[in-house]
Amino acid sequence: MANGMVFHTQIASIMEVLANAAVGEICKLVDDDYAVFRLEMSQCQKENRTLRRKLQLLELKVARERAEGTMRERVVASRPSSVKILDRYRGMTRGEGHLTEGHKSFVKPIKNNSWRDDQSITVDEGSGTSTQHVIMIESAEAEAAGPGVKMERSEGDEDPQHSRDIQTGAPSVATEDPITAPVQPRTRSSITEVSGTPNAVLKSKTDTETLTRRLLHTGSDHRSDPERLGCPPAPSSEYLLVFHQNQRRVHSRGDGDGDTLDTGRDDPSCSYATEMDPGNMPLGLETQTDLSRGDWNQYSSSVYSEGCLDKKGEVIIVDEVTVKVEGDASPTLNADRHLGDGHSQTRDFLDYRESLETNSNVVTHSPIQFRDSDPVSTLMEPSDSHNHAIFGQVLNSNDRARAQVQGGGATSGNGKEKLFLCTFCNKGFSCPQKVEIHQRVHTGVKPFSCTQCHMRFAQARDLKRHQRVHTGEKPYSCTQCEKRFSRQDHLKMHLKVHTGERPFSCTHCGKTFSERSYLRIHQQKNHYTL
DNA sequence: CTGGGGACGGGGCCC
DNA sequence: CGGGCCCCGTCCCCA
Repeated sequence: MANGMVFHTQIASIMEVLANAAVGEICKLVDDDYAVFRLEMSQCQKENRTLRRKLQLLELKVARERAEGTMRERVVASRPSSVKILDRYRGMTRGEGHLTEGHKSFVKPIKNNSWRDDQSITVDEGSGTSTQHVIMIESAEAEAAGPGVKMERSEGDEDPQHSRDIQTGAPSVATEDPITAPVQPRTRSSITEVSGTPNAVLKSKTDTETLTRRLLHTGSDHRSDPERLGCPPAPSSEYLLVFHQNQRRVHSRGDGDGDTLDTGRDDPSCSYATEMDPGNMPLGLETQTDLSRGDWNQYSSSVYSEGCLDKKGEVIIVDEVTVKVEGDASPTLNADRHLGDGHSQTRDFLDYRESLETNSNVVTHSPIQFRDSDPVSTLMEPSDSHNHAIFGQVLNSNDRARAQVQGGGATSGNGKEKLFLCTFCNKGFSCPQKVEIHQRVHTGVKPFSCTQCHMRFAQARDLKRHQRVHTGEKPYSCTQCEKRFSRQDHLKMHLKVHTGERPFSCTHCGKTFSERSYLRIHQQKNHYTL
């Protein structure tokens, strides 16, 4: 009995050992097979990733070249943050990190997780590796059995099916606003949206955002501003070109405030709102500061009511320049006027102001100051056919500048009420006819032509005076000598030769001259210090 | 020969 | 319409 018992026990132990050995073998086989299977899966995944990586690389290359092109280069040079935003958004929208986590849970959770995070960080900081990042997402999508499957919740959960169930049951909050995406990085909503979004859509969105940001931030190339494009382009860009040159030449400050100025300039609405400010009008000379606000408001409203003027752009800049000129150069003008000084700077300023004035005139064409006369007839005068005459005047004389100073505003002068104001310089006149004649200064209209030469004149008296050149008539004779003159003012000037009158003296050397122009030339040649 | 200054003619424009 | 002023350009003289 005892032997039987011992034998039975031995057999049982043997059987147990054998069973354990069999279990071990089976487990080993299973483990080996599983390892092999996992290895094969990993290899397949790797190959798949590699292929998709290549594909995405090509796609991104093409897309970037097409959508961003040279603009990206410019933005990179000026505002690298724009590029960053684009890359960041692209990474976010493509499920940066989150989808890869899902991928991790399916294959190798821990290792892949850390690796994917690294990838995400790399992508976020630089655009160069964004393609890699994208590839990972695409792989995750394929492995997650189609778009819309979110894996981020499966972190720590190794059951893909479980993860899939969770994702499908969870409502996806799509955030389609590309701008908000960077603000809320690594949100599931963005991933959800992107995972099922074609690349083309994504690219278009990101590119649009980038373009918008570029326009907003750079402030350059305002002519391409869509809002600005809403208005028809200036029919004659020559005005604008010429004026810009003057602008740059005259006031060379605008360096420090370039940003703000540019911003304001680029904003059409803001520019219009401030440009027609009466206090900033191009005629801001001291003699014209007595304008009634009502008139200027009327002026402004008239400009606005005309709708989209062709020259709004010029108007903007004109006003901006005017503000600067008033602050910088007015003292020079006053000194010149009062002391008889004639520095070239002053002349530059006068010429500048002249050009500015003329340009603004051409630009605005506002008839509002005419209360009795027909505004249209007046405005039709400065047509394109007169542009040359206008610029000829600009280059020629300081007369308009002088007229600006001497003329004054509506209430200046001899006390006579001047209800008729010049549209261009706001100078007041007692009757519409005088306004019309005066405005020829601005428009360049010269209706009186000489029959014996090509000369044309704005006033009939000028033509009559000129015709003495042809007739040789010299009704004014000098009482001190035999000389005769066709004009009385010339005779008066000549009389200074006999009287020795030299009323104009140089403030630097004390030298005296009989004419102001002599003094000016003298100072330009010998005392050109300013 | 050159540059400064005077004389003069002419245009623009305001009063 | 004339007076007047300003400016510019040209010619001439002279140191």
